[in-house]
Amino acid sequence: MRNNTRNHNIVKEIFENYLENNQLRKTKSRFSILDTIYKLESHFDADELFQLLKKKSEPVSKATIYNTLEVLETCGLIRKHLFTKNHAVYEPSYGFSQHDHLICTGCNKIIEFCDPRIQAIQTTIGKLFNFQIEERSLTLYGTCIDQACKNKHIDNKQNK
Amino acid sequence: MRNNTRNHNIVKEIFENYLENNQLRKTKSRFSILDTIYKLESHFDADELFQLLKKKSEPVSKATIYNTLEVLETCGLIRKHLFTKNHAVYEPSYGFSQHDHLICTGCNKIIEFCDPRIQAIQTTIGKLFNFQIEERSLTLYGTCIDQACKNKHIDNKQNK
DNA sequence: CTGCATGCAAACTCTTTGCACCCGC
DNA sequence: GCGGGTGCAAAGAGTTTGCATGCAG
Repeated sequence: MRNNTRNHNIVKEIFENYLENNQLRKTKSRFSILDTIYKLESHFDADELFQLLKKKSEPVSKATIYNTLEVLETCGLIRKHLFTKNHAVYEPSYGFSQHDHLICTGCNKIIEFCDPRIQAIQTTIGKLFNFQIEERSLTLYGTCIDQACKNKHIDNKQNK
Repeated sequence: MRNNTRNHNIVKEIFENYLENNQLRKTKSRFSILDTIYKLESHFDADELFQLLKKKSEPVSKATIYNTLEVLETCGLIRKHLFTKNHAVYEPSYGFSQHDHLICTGCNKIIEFCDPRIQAIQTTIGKLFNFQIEERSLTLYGTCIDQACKNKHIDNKQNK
């Protein structure tokens, strides 16, 4: 359940407050971007966002896309992932429970999962090394059972 | 204890066998690269490797570096990490126990850690989604207590 | 001597930057 | 109107690729 009007409004409010408190301007582009992101069902990258906005006739330049994504990441409304090289993938993060990712190396499908034990590990390691842990990234890679997967359970270490 | 002559020899043998079995040539460059990597104490990137080889008067072009890193990754002798954007970091993987990473967002220090619970999570999630899990990446980000750290326990979500 | 491996430089991709113009405050 | 935000295009970094030459088998 990735979509939800109430969250959408709360998120907009959080963003507005953040912009105000940091002397950043409430521009049309910034809200177009936030809106588009929070209507998405899944992960997205900068270019998809660019294309979507163009299609909606609210075009925004790449420079602004990246600028806004950075602002949104800083205020915690989106999360950035580096699953594959040279290609950042983002996802909305407000109202979605913290989770990690399972990725099929065959078809690149991204599955989200939760396991409370991860939090325990995070706490243990933070204490052990006297670190204040701010973020984690846990990603499992494997092959899925999808019929359409190019790489059905066949061992193939290549295309990751 | 990241260094060890016995491992060094075994690794060389594994690599030779791999090359033979895959009709790949045993070139001087490939062995220079493997040697250099397995003499390193820590993580490295393509450019560091390039510089090291140049300094040792066994220069190898970037193209060959990347080519060989890919071969080594495929045969499981090194592991590739994407801790930060647009910048792959590698580490030798034979003879070093499986571990995960803790990274300081202030000074980029990389610390290795082990926690057996991660393996359990991996197994659970694999069963749950019927995935054959081949690899995982767990990285925790935070701020360290190093005196020299540019970012001593001060909240700073920026430079990741 | 055959053809994979290498070196070089150019191409590529994603992202960032410089600068003139625009618009929120 | 001031100063940050935007769009555009060009620059940048890391990595990949094309092609001629070199060397392993």
